[in-house]
Amino acid sequence: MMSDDASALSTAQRLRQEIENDIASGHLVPGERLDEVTLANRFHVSRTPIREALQQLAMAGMVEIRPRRGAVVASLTPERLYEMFEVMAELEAMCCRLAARRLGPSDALALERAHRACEAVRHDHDAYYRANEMFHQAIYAASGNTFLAEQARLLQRRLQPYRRLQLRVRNRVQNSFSEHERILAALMAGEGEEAAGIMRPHVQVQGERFSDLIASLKLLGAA
Amino acid sequence: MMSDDASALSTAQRLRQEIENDIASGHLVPGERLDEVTLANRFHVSRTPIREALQQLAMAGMVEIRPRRGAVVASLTPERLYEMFEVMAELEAMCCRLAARRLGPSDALALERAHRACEAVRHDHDAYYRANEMFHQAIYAASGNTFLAEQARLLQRRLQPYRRLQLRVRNRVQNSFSEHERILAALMAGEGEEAAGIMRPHVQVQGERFSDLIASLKLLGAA
DNA sequence: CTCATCATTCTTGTATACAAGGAAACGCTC
DNA sequence: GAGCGTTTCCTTGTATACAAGAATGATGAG
Repeated sequence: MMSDDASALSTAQRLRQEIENDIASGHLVPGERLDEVTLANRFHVSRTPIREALQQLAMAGMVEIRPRRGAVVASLTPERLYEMFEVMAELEAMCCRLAARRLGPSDALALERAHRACEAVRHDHDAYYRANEMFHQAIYAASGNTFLAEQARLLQRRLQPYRRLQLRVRNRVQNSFSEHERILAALMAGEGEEAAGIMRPHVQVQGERFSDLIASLKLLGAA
Repeated sequence: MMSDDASALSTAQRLRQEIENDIASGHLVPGERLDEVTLANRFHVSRTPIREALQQLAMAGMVEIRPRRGAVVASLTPERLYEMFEVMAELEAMCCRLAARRLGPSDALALERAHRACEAVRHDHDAYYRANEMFHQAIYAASGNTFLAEQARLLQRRLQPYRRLQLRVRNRVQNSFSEHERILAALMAGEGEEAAGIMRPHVQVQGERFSDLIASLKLLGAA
């Protein structure tokens, strides 16, 4: 019944990860109801650990628990989404600044490898999305601040369903890739402010990109 | 719109807040064991909602749950503490930048009031600590980014037990207050970068202040 | 035909019972 | 007397039973 790798994870934590994956991947859409009994049956456990997992997800901001009325996948208003991207942009810019100062040989290697992986799949949206995620994570790690890296990773995950939609826009992948290139060059040169300055608008959703995002949001809401 | 209204709180959430307060206030010290039965008795509930509250606290990073071995108040290593202060400094700097751009009349009023409240109690460490907290929160709110404000508030709370110790250092309150003054002036003048530049070292724990913090940490650990 | 009110049903919230993994204490051997 | 294995007890993890608040559907009045 237990998977083998349950090394240091409680059941509730495993369940949280599973449900979290379903939310991040878009299998569970914002606003969708999370019935305790249904989930319990699906994972072959009782409601107790399911409830514990839901409480965790509520703290992570991925679900909303309305007392006595059940849990739903959290849905973000356009305003809040904008705010979250604004913070994400700043966190990633901070990663750049720190990474430029603290970059070690292994970090540099990992960055280059991640970048080349992006290049290899730049004609496949979905594959690029995953490679892109890895590239950004390589920068988080290179910051040398594990707490910052964790926070960035958390927010990245929370924005995943929305960020994914963004890359669908025409030419976005191409632009994304060339921005990566400039960021990478700046990091290698130790130009932290330069890298941060490119990263900020790379992440932040502004102007027409914001309109595009809202448009896809409405599509999502209609489903 | 989504303010933490007490009317819509589940029991588990209320319990989380109570325990959280005990941790933030130092009533529960890092490393201390959190026995489910003891807590259940204390709050006159069963273990079920207590466990849910503990899961929430684990996600918030305030307690650590070791499977089958119970929950303890999370204790931070000096390295991690340094990292968290580094991120906190950047979040608050970001608040400054945004606040300077977006400052409304009511925000300005709240800021000045909070600053005067600090002045009034600057000879009482504990009172100053609370007033100081309010001043910083006024800046978070003035950023106009509610998500950022929430994140900053969260991290502030998490660092509270350690931040509190810091003000004990000789002259720190006096320095803190004059830094506030300069930050306030910069914000009022719309000089976001200026305000951010003062805020960063105001928050970050570096050099001898870091050593001081580690020293108090050891004292805490000895207790 | 529409709306309001009440009964029914379904879901959540909480307590409790039981199972099972650690911790600790005891005794045993060397 | 010290170290190790065993046994006991204590704590956590999970399921289930029951209570109580929403949602839903039915029934009747306007």
